[in-house]
Amino acid sequence: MGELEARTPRERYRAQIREEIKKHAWEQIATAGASALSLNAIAKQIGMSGPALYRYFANRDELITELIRDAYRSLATAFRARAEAGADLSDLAHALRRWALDDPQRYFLVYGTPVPGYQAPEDTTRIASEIMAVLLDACTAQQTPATPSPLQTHLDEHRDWAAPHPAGPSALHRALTFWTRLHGVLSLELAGHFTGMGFDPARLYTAEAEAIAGH
Amino acid sequence: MGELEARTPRERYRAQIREEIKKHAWEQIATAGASALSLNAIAKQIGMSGPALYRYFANRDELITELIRDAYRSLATAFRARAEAGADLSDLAHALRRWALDDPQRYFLVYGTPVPGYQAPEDTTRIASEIMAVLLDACTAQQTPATPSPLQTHLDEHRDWAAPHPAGPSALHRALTFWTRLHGVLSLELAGHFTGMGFDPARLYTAEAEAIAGH
DNA sequence: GAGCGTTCGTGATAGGTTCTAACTAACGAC
DNA sequence: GTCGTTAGTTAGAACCTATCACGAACGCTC
Repeated sequence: MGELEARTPRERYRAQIREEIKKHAWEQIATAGASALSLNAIAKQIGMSGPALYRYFANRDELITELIRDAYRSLATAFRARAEAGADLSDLAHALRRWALDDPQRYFLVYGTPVPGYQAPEDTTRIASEIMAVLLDACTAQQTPATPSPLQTHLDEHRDWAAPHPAGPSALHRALTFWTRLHGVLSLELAGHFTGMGFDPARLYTAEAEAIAGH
Repeated sequence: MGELEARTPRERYRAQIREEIKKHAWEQIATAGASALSLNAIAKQIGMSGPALYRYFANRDELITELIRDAYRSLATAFRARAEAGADLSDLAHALRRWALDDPQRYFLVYGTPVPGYQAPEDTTRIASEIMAVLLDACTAQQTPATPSPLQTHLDEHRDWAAPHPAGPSALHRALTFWTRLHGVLSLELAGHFTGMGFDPARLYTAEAEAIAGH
């Protein structure tokens, strides 16, 4: 991650400190969640005092935005890698699950409860559509049924989000279903809503993944 | 909501102030989210100064817990009312959506990103299983297939969460699917992940609801 | 109605946060 | 070697949660 090709020594040093700040920020987030992230505490861990950190990030929001960007990039990279290795929809589903379980708070940073005032930068929406492109590729690999459903024609008529991708109506629908259904199981599992219920969330997830890939 | 049957005038007054505090808390949450909730600001809105509020709620967590409890109760009440009016699965799905759109932050308070340290009180899990009971009732109303899938037998073997309910394996599966799939669409919509994509989230939601009810 | 214990609201205070301002010290280009 | 840019410091404003000690009001009992 990050901008490693820095010309001047000053820029190289700056980029290095920024990475160290983000490293400690991730550790804090992983243990206490994004809302408990303290710039003050990070600065002390690094070894510098409070306000010095504001030389590197204008404010708390900018740091969190950068972390969200990194999280998005990390998912996009994982997805692209699996796709290039010839993954089908089921493989992508399990790659998503592994990525989420690897750091639940990172998942929530991207797909969790949004801060009401927060507006995602254009940057992240671009990465999101890149992820969607990989997904649409995998969906077009499946066979398509003859006549599209009313919902599928609706999606085909409002396909701004799929932009230049040549996916058909049923592929659009499948991609969306992939996203929503897997997010449904995953987010409830990570939020702990299945704890104490007894069954194995992985089996439920796999069943949903195979239902999407098969149908 | 709340304990209105208070004996002494003191208790009645106390309950009244608690309700007023919660009212202002909901307004703050609706506009700025739960993380921005400020006990200080609420106290000033009520007309009393800072620490006085701690006579009514031990701390921030207790207030939020109380709000979560109320949110759960509100959903359970809405669900039970629809069920007693003879609602089927599709009706319950739309009741859920209306409840969520009515106050998105209330939905996130229950089903959104959890605070890592937070442990839900036994109380709320009881209400959750009450909601699940209504759902299982609606699921058993459908017809059941002959041979259960491997997942369905797994769910039937780990049916602690369904406790005393006589739902069969396929009903257990259907209830879980109802929950996860609708939450998937709903939470992504409320979090704003569909904004700018062009299509109508309501149609996607309805399609999922009917797929669950029909199958 | 008078006394008295409980409860309520207050201001003061401790310790935490984000973030700004002013100043100093170090770095690096010329 | 000079000098502008940048990094880090301390001080401080404006918030926040939460505790404590005090005075005042309430309402139950006698």
